[in-house]
Amino acid sequence: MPIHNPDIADIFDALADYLEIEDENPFKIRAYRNAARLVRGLGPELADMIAAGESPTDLPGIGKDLAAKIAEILATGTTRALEELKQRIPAGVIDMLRIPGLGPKRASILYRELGVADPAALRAAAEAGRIRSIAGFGAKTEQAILQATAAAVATGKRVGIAQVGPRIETMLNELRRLPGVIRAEAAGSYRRCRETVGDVDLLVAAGAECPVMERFVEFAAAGQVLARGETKSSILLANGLQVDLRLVANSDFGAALQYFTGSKAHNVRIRHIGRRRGLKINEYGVFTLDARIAGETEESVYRALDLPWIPPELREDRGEIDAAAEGRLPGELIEAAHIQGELHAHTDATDGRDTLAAMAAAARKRGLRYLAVTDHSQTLRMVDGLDERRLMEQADEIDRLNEGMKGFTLLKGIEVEILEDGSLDFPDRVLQRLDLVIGSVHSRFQLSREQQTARILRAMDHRCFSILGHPSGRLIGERAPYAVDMAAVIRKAQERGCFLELNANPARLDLTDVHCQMAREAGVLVAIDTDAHSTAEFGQLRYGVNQARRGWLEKKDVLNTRPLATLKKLLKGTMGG
DNA sequence: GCCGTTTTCGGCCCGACTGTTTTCAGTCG
Repeated sequence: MPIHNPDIADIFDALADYLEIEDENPFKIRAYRNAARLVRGLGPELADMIAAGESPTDLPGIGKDLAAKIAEILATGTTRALEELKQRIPAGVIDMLRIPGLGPKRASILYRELGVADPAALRAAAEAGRIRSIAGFGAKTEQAILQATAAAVATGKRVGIAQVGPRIETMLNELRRLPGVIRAEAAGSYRRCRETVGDVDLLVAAGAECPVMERFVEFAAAGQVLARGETKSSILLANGLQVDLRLVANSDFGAALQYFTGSKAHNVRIRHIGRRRGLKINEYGVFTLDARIAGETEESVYRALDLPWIPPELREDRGEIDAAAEGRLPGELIEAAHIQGELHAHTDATDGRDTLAAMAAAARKRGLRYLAVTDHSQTLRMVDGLDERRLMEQADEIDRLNEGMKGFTLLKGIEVEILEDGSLDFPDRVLQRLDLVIGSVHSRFQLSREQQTARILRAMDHRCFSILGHPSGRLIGERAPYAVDMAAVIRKAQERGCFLELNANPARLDLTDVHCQMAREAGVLVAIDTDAHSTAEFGQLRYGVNQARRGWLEKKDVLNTRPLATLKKLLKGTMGG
């Protein structure tokens, strides 16, 4: 069973969890957490890197000990250190750490004093009134544990960014309307445009008499107020989403925005750079021993470290700080306005909701210059996939519609099934009559990594193959990506001159940010596609653009920023001619 | 456990809020 980076990352995180319970040196624990995060965000597989003779100790934060543990995990699937910890501490105690308000210290005390070894036992102990008997615990803590264990099922889960977006924007707009409010912005992972958010951080600058906190806690009417202070309050909305609000001075807004936007890892490095220069950086500004030298704007905070402003989407400590220092930040991150056309859309001929003409009109109305119609192919029976005859009828209709339109062009395409053996669902003879071919996997997700990779690589080797659709097949929070060697897929795209899709559907966002970065480094263009199944879904483009920005993609890295003539040339290169 | 323009030891980001305290520990972000 080959070991992949996420497996190694999980083991390092588990080690950190257990060491917290053991009250180990917090910096040692942080070293494991950092390593977990680093390995999880690593593009290439550690196993491949080591096989190629590279040493993990070249990675920042991996020293001799962690390198040895990586080798041990690759060889045995685990590490003795973790197995020994598991002998000493029941796994249920680790689960208790996930309960809000319970950290390692208290979980450990509860385990030692009451023998409580999992969340269910903890709840029973709270119900029996046994928690308050322990020194340092009181009735309120017991009550909090009861509430937390009751809510634990419903909360604590990250939700898709598209599900929280509208609610947050409404909240911000209401706060902005309050008399005395100067600014109100969302920070945190929401501002960094992550795929999912765990909670939302809002920042507000307001005059002294402004009733911000009073208004804010009213949003919790159907939920719960978790904390209510002078400068910070936390609420739980009825749907389980936690929202924190921080009231900051307008003169500190930039420092606060930088601080609370994170990521944590990015900020730790930023503050580290500051310390080396004798500067203290916190949410109130950048300070020398005796003066504040920055903080009004985010730009001023970065400038104090001789860095250019770094876009929030890049702040994940994945090389952006070094890139900023060396003037290598992406020059023109992709924006929605750069997108010239849509290359993946469905009509009511298969599982789309709207007609070809309606889809064309809607795309045109959004200012797009071209739209590729890519319905499903025959083997996908469930959605009435097109056979050759219906595909050619659709092509004829496209020709008719194109005649009547100026400044907008429909392209003939197909989202063709990649069959289990890697062949495509139509013969070359049929595919060659189209402008582009998107190949996608919609079946046999459970193939082994070797089989799945071979299947996809074989499909990409096909004479007519333009774009690999939703390359990992994942549905965020619902379906794991199928096992596939994405580094090999990217190499193949580079070799064949074909393209990878970044599916903008917020439930997919497939490619991931890390794989976008790898594609960019390999010089493989990415197509940001909405995969629209109705006219309204063209609006999901922004989620794809956000994801692409997280993957460092610039205008030049994205296929469908090209004007039609250039695009046609690029597509032709993938169609056997 | 990692790291080094303070380099093989001694640091490692830092502040707010809560609860149970009577000056602070634990948790969170």
